[in-house]
Amino acid sequence: MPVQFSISDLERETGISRDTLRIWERRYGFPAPQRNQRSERNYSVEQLERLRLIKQLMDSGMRPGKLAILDLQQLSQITQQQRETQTVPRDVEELLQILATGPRYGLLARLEALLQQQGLRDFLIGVLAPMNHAVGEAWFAGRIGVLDEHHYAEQARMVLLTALRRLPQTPGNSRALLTTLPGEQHGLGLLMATCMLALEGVEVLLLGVQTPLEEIVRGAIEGECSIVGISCSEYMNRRTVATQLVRLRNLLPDTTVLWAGGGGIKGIPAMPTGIQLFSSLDQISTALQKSAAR
Amino acid sequence: MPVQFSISDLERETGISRDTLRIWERRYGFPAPQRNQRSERNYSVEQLERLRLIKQLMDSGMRPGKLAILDLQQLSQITQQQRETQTVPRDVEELLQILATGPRYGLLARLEALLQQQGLRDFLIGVLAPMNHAVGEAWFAGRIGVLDEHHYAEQARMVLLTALRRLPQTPGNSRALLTTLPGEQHGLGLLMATCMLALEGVEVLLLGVQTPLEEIVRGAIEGECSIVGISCSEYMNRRTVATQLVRLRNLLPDTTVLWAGGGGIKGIPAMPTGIQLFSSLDQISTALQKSAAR
DNA sequence: AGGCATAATTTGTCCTAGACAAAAATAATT
DNA sequence: AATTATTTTTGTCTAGGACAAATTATGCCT
Repeated sequence: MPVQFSISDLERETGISRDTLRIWERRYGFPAPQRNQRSERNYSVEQLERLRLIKQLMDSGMRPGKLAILDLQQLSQITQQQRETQTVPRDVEELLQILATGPRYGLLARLEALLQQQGLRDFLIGVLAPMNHAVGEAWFAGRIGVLDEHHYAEQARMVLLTALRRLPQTPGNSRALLTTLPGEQHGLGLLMATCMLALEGVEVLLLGVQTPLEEIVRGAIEGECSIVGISCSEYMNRRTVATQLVRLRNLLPDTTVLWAGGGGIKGIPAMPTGIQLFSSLDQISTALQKSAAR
Repeated sequence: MPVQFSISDLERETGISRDTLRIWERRYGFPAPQRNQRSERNYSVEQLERLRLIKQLMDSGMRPGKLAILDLQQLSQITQQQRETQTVPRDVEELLQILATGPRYGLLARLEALLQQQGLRDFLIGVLAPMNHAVGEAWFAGRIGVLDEHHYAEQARMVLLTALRRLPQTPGNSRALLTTLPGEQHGLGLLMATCMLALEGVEVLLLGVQTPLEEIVRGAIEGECSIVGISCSEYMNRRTVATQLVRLRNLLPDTTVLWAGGGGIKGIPAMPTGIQLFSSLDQISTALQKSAAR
């Protein structure tokens, strides 16, 4: 029984817009779905899988025109090659194992043990950051489900919030506002950044995900925050992120620093001055020390 | 300087698709945005506001054809009428005051004091539940912004998670899986329900927001959960909620109980047997005691 | 008057095919 | 080798038409 997907389904599942899917079909001849009586597109599981792979490879900088020609085998070969170049820490591998096979209730305990063992800073940089990436990839490859992804996020959130409340609440020397752009669903990176900043004694005004730009500006001004931090996950569209960051920069007062980090800023082209991109968490510490020295 | 929005912006901000926006313009003459040199639509802030109101009213069952004719005044008048005149507890009023006027960093302390004073159960029922409603309403009326709403949610989340971890971790007699439906953004109600269940000694598998139905089912089966709980905020479309709940019920094994609660289930018509709707948090306790007695 | 089948209307999603600017790659120049 | 100009690639927007699913109105029977 062949399962078929509508163009809406594909948009949701792959993150590629309808418009783009249609124009790829026109230009590259892929994906060329079957049509129903109403001449609507009906995509197959194979096409979905192939598009998932293409999207993943695009996020690491490749171009759709080249990828659309390749078949499933060639695509997964490239993916394989890419994956082999990066080493996954042993702890992360173990966590993934727990996530994929259970027992479900053991994840929290393992996370807490690792936190205890490594300390918050190393835990964030050495465990959670690579784990986030690995979880996203495992989901993409179909090795785990949305369910497992959510479960991981929730447990990690819990561990971090607990750790955060344990930190000494010193009246900070500076203040930061942290949130995500409209459209961004993932809030875990936000919490991780909050922890990094709190470790450096910065007072954090944590807003959840998806704050409208105007409200970010209001919050920064009213809360007298010298730093505005934006977390972008890998699932976000690069161009949207870039455009919105520039717009935010223009709306913010010149005295406010704008920082952006997370998997979603990889592959973003040059940013105008006044927007600082962080490709890893530990850059936060050094940036803070620099700005404190000034 | 008039701020202008593209059709993509509007899709993101209002949740109304491009296609729908364009066809409303064709059919009802609203919204009729200005065009730039490239004859692309440029929407004004007024149009955005009006569409936001329309979306809200649609979610409570009204039809776009009727609403699109009305101007901003008429729309807000209907909204006004819809709003029930109800008494707000004094604590909630005070919290709203803090939220609206600051100091921003005082909210957490006040929430914690109330929790300490009233105990978790009464805090949930007497403070957070009415506060959630009041915050939503205050935002709708323009008395507070998205910023304040997010700030409140984040602080409340922090208080609850801390409280949750303080509860004795008894090996529960039964297990529940808690999440929201796809499309639902608000996760605070979820955390509140988790607390209520944990108070009754139920082991909770907390997944964040927006879990696909199939994944909910898988989680319930794999995690051997006898209860599946769904939280629906007032911002959700009633019809969508009803349809999805029924679909979920059909996918779940008969032995699993399906519970739904939150502001979003008010006004939902009769549900088939096997779906239990909770209009307030304390119904959770009684329902649990009933099912335990069996 | 209430229940129910049928017709009319409303509504959202999908379609084709063309246009064009922004980004990226390539070529040409200093 | 670094800049600048040109070409190619790519995604988003436009228009108006079509149609099914959902909703409301209508007629008919009990």
